[in-house]
Amino acid sequence: MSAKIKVVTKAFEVLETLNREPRLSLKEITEKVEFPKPTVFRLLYTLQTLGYVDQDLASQTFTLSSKFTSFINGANRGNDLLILAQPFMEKLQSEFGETVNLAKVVENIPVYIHVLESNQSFRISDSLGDPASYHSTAIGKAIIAFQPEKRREELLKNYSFTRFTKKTIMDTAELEKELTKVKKQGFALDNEEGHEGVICIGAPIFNKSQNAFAAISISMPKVRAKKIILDKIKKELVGVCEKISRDLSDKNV
Amino acid sequence: MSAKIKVVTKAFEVLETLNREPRLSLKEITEKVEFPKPTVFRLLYTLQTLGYVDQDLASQTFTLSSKFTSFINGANRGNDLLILAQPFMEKLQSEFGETVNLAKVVENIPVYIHVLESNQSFRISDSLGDPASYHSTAIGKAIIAFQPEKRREELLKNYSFTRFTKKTIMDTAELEKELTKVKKQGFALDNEEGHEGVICIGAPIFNKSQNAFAAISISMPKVRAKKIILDKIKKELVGVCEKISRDLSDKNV
DNA sequence: TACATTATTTCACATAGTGAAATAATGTTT
DNA sequence: AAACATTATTTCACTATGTGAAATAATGTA
Repeated sequence: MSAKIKVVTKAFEVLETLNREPRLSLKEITEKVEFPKPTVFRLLYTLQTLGYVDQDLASQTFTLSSKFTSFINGANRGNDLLILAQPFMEKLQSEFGETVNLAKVVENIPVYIHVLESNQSFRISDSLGDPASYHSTAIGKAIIAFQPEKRREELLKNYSFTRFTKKTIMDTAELEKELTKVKKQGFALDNEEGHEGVICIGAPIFNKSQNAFAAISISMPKVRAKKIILDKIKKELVGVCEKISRDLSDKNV
Repeated sequence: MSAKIKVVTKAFEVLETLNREPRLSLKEITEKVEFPKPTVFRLLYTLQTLGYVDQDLASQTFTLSSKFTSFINGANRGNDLLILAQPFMEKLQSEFGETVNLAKVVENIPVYIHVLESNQSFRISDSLGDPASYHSTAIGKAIIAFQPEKRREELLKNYSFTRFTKKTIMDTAELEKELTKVKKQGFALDNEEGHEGVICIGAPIFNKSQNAFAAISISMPKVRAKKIILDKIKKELVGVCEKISRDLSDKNV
């Protein structure tokens, strides 16, 4: 079997460090990645020469460059899930006029990989590439609820519950209770747990090995979330996610 | 002076190849990057293990993974231009109710790094990470018009003019004529040159060395582009871009 | 001016990456 | 279903390439 190239691995450790926290100095990066300083220096020099990191000369700090933004293009064009989900998401968006999000698990946390904004002036939306939490978003709950017991425990081990509103779920016990409900219902609800005045509904998408690796959610201001609408959204959203899961079953995602 | 790490450079050549064209096989990538096959194999193995490329087992092809989408997060948080431009873009969006785009030159072509969609149902918008052409978009014209003579020639050398509508500018001579106008006006117009029925206005953003490295554009359906509105947009957009350029002058971008 | 901190260069060393050639796996044709 | 063709993977001897301790330079601070 082929061996993993060490320098390449190191280069990406530097990049991931800069993704977690932008504007770091050589010293700071060195402390975080724990490689010898000249190694980090050489890596940064290389990445900078290639145009993947920008250096601010005044503060001597490094940051990921916009070149990464252009990688979305290729990543999207090759993404079976996204290509398949897109038309369904557009339909949901135009039918309900609310923001529709698609998130996929990347490195153990859901990341928004597509966002269709509501066209109403009063709307809420997350940004592409943002992580979604497991305890305060419908999209996150929809994913984690359907993980096998063991996997869920693993993900929630050392999980830190940040409070966003007074309704935010703040511990594992409460979350587990909520997730049991989610599993029973087939969808997840976020009732002002992430943002005051905002409601979200999320449903899981499964790959062929029945792993909930992605989810779609619809977000809206609470004032527009009448019961009759919510019920309709729930039903349609779950249907769409089931359909996508089925259509994906031959793809390996 | 430190030396550029060769393997890292090679790894990114592979990634850029996959960004240009997703779903390539080992053989195809090898032909494009022109490294020995075992080298490419090892690079792909490494990148796949790290989660940056996904392999489709059925077709044996490789694609950039969603992990790149999560890099936008860090790239955005460290982007001075974006941070500075954002509030101005939001103001333009809410004032005119049309789509507002920010593009920055990455590897010689403008790339959309921020898009604020119009909230009108009838709207047009590009996607984050998409490239913008120099001949058919206001944002591209605004940037290239203000390049120094030499640089512009360089960029237009071997430039291929793709036709999008019957109004698309199709050769260098015509484009040069148009760019002279753009320079005189201080902004660029795209009058259905990229999409039938769509008008865009774009203005350049300069860094401290007076290089037009970015631009903001506003796109709208032609039916909504009344002269009086257009004139107002032109004035405000140019003002905003000048302000951003001034505020950026101490940053090194 | 002296001191402290961080960035950069140097260089001897050996590890880690290289790639031609062989082999395995997979798909295609007769 | 055997023979062929194509592409993927492994092997391995070789050395180029990356390594990192130590020295030096640059920059900021008292």
